[in-house]
Amino acid sequence: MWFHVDINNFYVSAERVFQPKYNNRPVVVLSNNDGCAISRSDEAKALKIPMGAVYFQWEKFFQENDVAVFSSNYILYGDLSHRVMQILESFTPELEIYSIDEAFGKLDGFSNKYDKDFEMKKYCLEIKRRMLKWLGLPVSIGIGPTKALAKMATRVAKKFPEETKGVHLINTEELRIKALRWLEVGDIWGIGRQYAKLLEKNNVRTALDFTELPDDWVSNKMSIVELRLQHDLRGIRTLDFEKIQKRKNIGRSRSFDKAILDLDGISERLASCAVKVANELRKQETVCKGVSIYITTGNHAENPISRKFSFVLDVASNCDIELNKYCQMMLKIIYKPGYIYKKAGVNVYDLVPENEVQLNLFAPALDEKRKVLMKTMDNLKSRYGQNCVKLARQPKEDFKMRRNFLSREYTTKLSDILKVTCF
DNA sequence: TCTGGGGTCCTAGGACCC
DNA sequence: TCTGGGGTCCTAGGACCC
Repeated sequence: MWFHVDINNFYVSAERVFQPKYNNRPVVVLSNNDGCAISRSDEAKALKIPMGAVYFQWEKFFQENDVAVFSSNYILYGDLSHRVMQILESFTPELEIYSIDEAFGKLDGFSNKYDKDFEMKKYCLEIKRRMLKWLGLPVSIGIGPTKALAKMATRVAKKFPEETKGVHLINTEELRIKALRWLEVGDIWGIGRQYAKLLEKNNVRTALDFTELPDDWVSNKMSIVELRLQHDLRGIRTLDFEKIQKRKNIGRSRSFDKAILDLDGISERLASCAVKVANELRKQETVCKGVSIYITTGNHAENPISRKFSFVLDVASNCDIELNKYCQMMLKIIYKPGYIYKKAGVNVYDLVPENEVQLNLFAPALDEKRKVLMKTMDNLKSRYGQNCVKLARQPKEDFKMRRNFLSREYTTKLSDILKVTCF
């Protein structure tokens, strides 16, 4: 059996941990640049605030309805997520961290001849209790014979917190059918908007209808991915444990704090992206063969344009200086004056392990000095902060995101730790 | 003024090989 | 009537996830 854990309204719940006065009040957390709502409390959902509500359009509504607003504080969320996963790892030897707020775990072998009375629901209620007690975070847990069914069980647990106490177990055919019949097709994990439309057109309305479609219809009209999912929902173990692997693409992009017209402004920001990406590459001990950049005005501009360019390196690299050099080169090629740019980004692909680099007969060998330089810069940064050494091309100041409602780094920064006064 | 950011996987088609 | 058959690699586009 699998269990699936999902932190309820994670970002909002993370903010509430250190400011319980926001319990029982509508709360939203905004995206980068305070753009739109990406996490909502139950009270905010009850007010019909949609996912992605654009802040400047909803600002008045928020004030009128006393909705508390936070900028996203990823350092805080990342740290709390890490703690959640650590606790989960003490409950199962096989944990798959699926996202910042979700994980799958296996319960294979927990019930055996030595422990015939092992009760999965009780076990998961204990997980839930511990998350609340140790971290102050509410979670929902689903248990089922396959991953897709466990994930569906979590939805049931979330939707019916009173009946399920936040933990739902699907361990009989009857319960499986009952949940499938309840779940609308668009809410199935792995069925997005496009496929939901297609399915509804074909009179497939519930998850149960979906599981009853013939295999070849699903694989022809959809793809092997949805077929696997379908089998998993039928109760046939198809999706398996996915080991954490190194990332295959790494990207970094940011919307600008203000619209930018000139090459110089974009160039600085692009350099920051390149450095960040190179840093991530070194962190996972890979180098990249391909680099691509893009710049865009965004879709909301009067004359929207997006331009991109890719470049394949002679010898794969993860060096700030080199990657930035190519990014700047490409930028000069694609930059078109006269537009108001809002966003730029760097992506790298074709990643290979650092120690398996294919050399090139016609290109100079890897510069060992560069490697030492990167190592030195990394060491300096980890000791004295990310801004202590930079490429000259990077902006003097980190370009600021609009983050007007940012909470403190309660768990990761000494100066932000809560002080408690006892009388 | 203002609309996020980071990923994965699959498929079809075109180019190439023998 | 009838146009081989077996591959690989790459790319763009489209779907999905949180």
